[in-house]
Amino acid sequence: MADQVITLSDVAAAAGVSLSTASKALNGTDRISEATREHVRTTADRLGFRHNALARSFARGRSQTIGVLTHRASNPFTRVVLATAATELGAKEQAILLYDARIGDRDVTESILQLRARRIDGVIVIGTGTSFPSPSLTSRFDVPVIYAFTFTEDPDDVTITADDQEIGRLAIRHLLSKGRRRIAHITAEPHDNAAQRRAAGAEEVLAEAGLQWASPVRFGRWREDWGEEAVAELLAEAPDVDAIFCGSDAIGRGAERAVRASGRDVPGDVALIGVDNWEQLMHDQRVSRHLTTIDVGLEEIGRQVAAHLLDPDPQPGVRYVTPQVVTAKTT
Amino acid sequence: MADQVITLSDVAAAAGVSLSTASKALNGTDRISEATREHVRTTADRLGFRHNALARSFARGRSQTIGVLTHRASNPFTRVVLATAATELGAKEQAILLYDARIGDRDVTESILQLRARRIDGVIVIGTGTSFPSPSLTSRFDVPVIYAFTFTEDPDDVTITADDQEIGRLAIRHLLSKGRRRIAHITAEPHDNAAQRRAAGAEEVLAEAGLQWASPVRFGRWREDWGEEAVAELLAEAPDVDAIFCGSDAIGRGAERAVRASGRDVPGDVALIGVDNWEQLMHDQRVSRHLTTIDVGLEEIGRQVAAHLLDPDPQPGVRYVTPQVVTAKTT
DNA sequence: AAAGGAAGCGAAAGCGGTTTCGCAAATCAC
DNA sequence: GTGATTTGCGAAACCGCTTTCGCTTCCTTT
Repeated sequence: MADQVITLSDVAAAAGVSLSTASKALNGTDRISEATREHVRTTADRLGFRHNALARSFARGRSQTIGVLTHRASNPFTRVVLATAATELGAKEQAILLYDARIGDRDVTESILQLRARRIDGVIVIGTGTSFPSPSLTSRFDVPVIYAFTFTEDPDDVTITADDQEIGRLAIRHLLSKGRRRIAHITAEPHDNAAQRRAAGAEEVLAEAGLQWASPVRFGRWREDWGEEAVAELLAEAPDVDAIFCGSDAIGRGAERAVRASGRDVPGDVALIGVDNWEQLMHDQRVSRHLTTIDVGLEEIGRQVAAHLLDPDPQPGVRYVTPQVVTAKTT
Repeated sequence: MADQVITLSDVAAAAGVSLSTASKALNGTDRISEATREHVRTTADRLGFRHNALARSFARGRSQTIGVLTHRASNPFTRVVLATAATELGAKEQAILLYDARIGDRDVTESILQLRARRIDGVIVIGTGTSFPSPSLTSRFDVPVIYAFTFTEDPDDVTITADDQEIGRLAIRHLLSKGRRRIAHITAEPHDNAAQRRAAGAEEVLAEAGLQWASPVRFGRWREDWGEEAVAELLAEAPDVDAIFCGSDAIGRGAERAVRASGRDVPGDVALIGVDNWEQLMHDQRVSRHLTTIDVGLEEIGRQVAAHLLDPDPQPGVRYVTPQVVTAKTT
């Protein structure tokens, strides 16, 4: 497949103009007569010329590459954001260079130097969306830095993340709209940022409706078996509960099993709503849903990250992606 | 921040040697006295020199970038392979440039030209692991091309994919080892390659054990509701079935619900095993499992892809990644 | 002691473009 | 019709590094 790769000087020669003229003609820069420009263009096309992107980037000092810093690239949420952003960026000829904190033995400073040496055009920091703020690295780069699915200490950083509070609100509003009034909440670790905010949003709507939790919020883990365990306790304590807002779909799955095991019908006796849209994350195709859930908008985060990165000057600050209720069979 | 970026000639000047000597000293190429080499190195360190990776790649004609061609990057399996490969490659300073067939409006030929123009160092083609072979693109590049989670028409292509037949074997062996004998199989579309091969592997082991399916294999869709539906039929037809091999975890989830709904205990009356290791794909942490499943080794595929790409000359042919049984509560 | 080979280093070319700058021709102002 | 601009293009510098090539030294051989 060694078809001779043709260079800009080939084009220039064939068109009978100088190398610089050819460059300017194809780039649309500088003053070139429309005739010449067109002539160069057609000869370039005829010869099947394509820029040597590498040399080109080099001459321009831009690598057409975005650095990505993750805490744990194998985290499934991280993966979604990563894959979506990579897809969008790829469509714009931007490559990504991923440094995963878990794999690399280099520390962050080393990664930063490495990325700078590579003359990357921008940086994405992808967090796990749950607990700790990411340290702000913005000032250590001279290119745009965008934080995805996390937050930082610096309010001026460009951040795109999930709206956990709104997730909580949506969940409760949805359950209320289905006529449920005796609602409980099972979620993860009490110190988890996402868990806290989802609970807070939920309580807000509950209070607005003049209601209270049917039973105190149960904090535990992001795990299926916790859902099962917590529901067992819950039903013992508040047997008349008619809806459970589960902090994640995994918890929701466990919860559903426990509810059914108690002889109750879902959603007849107890409605269930989760968070994550696990099924779509796993299947992508338009499958028929089982568990009603809230999509936190990970793909949208990935898309917006890519868009902001290509934007010459993105507005600083936190941008929350709006979550969506995905109705299925459990409510 | 804007600390003056120092170049190789700065180092050379500071070390009192020529630019070329400095280059050779730092690269370990050519004959340079150990003294000079060391001297250059220390001055480079002292000055905090880092190669301009872009210029460097350019001079070497290698972009430190791997092209990735996907059919559908939003497919969750694709994502796992992609993210894992990207992580491994990132650790080796290789960026990835992703062209997703679904997003890009360019056709494959255009993508290929684009990638070649960018002087990529290698190509990964990621398939969906299920149905059709990927067209062989190897001859259209002059760099290594590796196919992941798919197969091609050309047996000499370097391919790394799941061992669906072995998955089927493992599933049945596992069920047999648990003392099950009346085994059924619920899986996806009959023309789906993965579904076929999993079924074939399963039947092989079944036959070796002198057994037959407790009921004919039920082909349907890769969906949770299909699992539910199929189990209902199955139990009506073969009420004494004591194990079900589900073609995927999604099917398995639906199946479990239907089994329990019939009043049977899992795994007491009916054991269930799925495929995909959905829970790990979703959670990554070492969670307690619920559904017994078979991990097809997507991450391993990603790792091997990266390794083969960096390997100067990988052996041609198909390489199957060994699946693993992940035992949990349903068997 | 002369010849041959190896070691060590620098000059210079080259990679494939972009961009500055200067010059000549064409256009404009009056 | 003359001077002042503008327009169009090419020569050359440049980006930062790698690599070839050739020139010295210095060490072996015999």
